[in-house]
Amino acid sequence: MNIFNRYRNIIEKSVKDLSAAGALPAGLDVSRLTVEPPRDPAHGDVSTNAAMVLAKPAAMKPRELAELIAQRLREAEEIDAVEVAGPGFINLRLAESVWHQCLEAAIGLGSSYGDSDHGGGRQVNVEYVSANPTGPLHIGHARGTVFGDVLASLLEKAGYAVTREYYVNDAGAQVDSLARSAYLRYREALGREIGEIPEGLYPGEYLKPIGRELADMKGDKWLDAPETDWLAEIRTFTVESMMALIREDLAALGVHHDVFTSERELVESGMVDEVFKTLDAEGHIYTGTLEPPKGKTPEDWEPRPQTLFRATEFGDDVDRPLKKSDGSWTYFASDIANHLDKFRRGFADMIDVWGADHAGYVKRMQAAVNAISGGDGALDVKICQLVRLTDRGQPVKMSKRGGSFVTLRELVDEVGPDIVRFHMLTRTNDAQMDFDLSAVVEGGKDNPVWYVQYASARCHSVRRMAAATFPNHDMSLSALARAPISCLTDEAELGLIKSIAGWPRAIEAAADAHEPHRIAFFLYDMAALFHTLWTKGKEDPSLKFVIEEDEELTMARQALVRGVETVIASGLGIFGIEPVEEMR
RNA sequence: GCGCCCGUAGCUCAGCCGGAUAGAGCACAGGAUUCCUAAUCCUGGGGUCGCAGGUUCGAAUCCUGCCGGGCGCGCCA
Repeated sequence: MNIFNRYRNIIEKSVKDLSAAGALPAGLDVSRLTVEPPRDPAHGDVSTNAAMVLAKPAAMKPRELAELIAQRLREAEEIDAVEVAGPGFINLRLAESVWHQCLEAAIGLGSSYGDSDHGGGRQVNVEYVSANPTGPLHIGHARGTVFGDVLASLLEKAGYAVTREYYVNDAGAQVDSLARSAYLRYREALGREIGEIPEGLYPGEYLKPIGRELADMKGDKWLDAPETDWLAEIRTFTVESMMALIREDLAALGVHHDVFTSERELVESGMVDEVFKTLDAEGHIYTGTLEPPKGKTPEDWEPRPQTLFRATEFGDDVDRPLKKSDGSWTYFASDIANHLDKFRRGFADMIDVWGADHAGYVKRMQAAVNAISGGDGALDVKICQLVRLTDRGQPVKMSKRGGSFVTLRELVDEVGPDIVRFHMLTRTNDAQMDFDLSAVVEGGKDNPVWYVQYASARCHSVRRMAAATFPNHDMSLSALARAPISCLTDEAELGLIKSIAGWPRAIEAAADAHEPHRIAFFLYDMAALFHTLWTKGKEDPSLKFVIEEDEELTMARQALVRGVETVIASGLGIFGIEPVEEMR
């Protein structure tokens, strides 16, 4: 339960009551009204801009209106003080009992604390990774992979029905090159001299086992056969093998998709033709010639009539080609089919997670979704900017030969999945970031994962200490929910409780914005509050979590500690990370 | 040339669909440890929020134009 929603209701009701009483006009629009914690805690617990937003339509001065609303609010229960401040803010100071109830509710819920029905069970499709099945995942895929997976978890937590999807680009020319590369390895496995892998094919070592498998299965059947004999079969086999490899890499990172959609199947099923016919029937397709891009004309540019989608009618900058010169579909054409397929499967809300190099593709895809869904589908594209891999501040060379980090798997093996998963989200997705191999595994408060885990470890340490001091006391969550938490009145204690109480709101806000990194910052901030309270107990022994002479107070503080634990576990759960009980 | 992203303290970055004196970490200076993990905590200095306009009760946040950096720009995916 997001506590700020409760006060939003109370404030809106006050406004309605004033309207009913004739003090304000009827039917005021409250959609721009905000109810949130003020930036400065000295201003109170809850702040609203109601008076400033409604002043104009009510034809009143903001502060006068604020005072009118404030008078109503003063009659509400569990509000200790109502102040009008600044240009017309109304600040509420809540009774301590409100916060105590929040803590009680949090530990009562345990790991499900923060779960929300905010999304109302609406279906959301999150498509991420979608790397070409031409080799193992590399470092450049790491950020989008983690981002998509954690965003999906976040949306689930916020009450959406989420499907994790991977679009397999198994139809274009690249998978033909892949098949030819595998064929060379097949010949190699049978003792033929293949020399250097030609330009345009895939030279990676990972295709050697594929070649051997093909040799084992087929013998010399294709050794001197023409391409038409083997291409399709080797392509299918190799793509499947690559997808198996990619799934293993993803599993090592803790990532599992629900649906893998094949581009080839979309094409073969006629979905792309259908998209074309539909768009054509609605007049969104024509044959025309595009202008060459200014400033960077390709060397082999020649004007050529193409089959174009009128993307400009839906907000794009230029119209986009649907067919290649050989008559086959462009990637864009089949990706439209992909999104139509998703839309038809019930996903009006779609999210795609792409790398920065695909940013120029966003508008056309959104235009297409608009066109094929009649405006009923919404596509949000989250672009993950580049990650620069460093080690002690020095850039790590990504050469394929040097044995340095090239693959996602190597990164995961080096620093562990938890660190990759958390650290990739310590920055907004649309800003570039550095990932420093040595810094991310070091302890210290500048390492967010470590700092949050340290708070978790301290929670468990206190828990162990309390159990040793009061061995006969029931400290189960249900017992602690009945602890006398009203005796937690120190400012630092209340601050921590308020942070715990703010967790559901943080989930909803992060989910609405499609910004999982906010969860990382929330956890870091709460860990800081906890570490501060810990140290206060060192300076003032009466604030220690375990007080030998006061069993009741100790239980109340155990409840607080379990509240912190609950939020950390709940939050790390979104990242797919287990909280630690000890630092070793 | 065009599009997208970024520009906030010396450095790395937050800033919640506009809100009240702009926040953290690192670095720097000082301080807290017979006491639940000091890998922590506290105090301090340090900012024309790239620049210039605009929108309004109010702008780091929204709009426009510049400047600087990154990514991308027909028949690749």
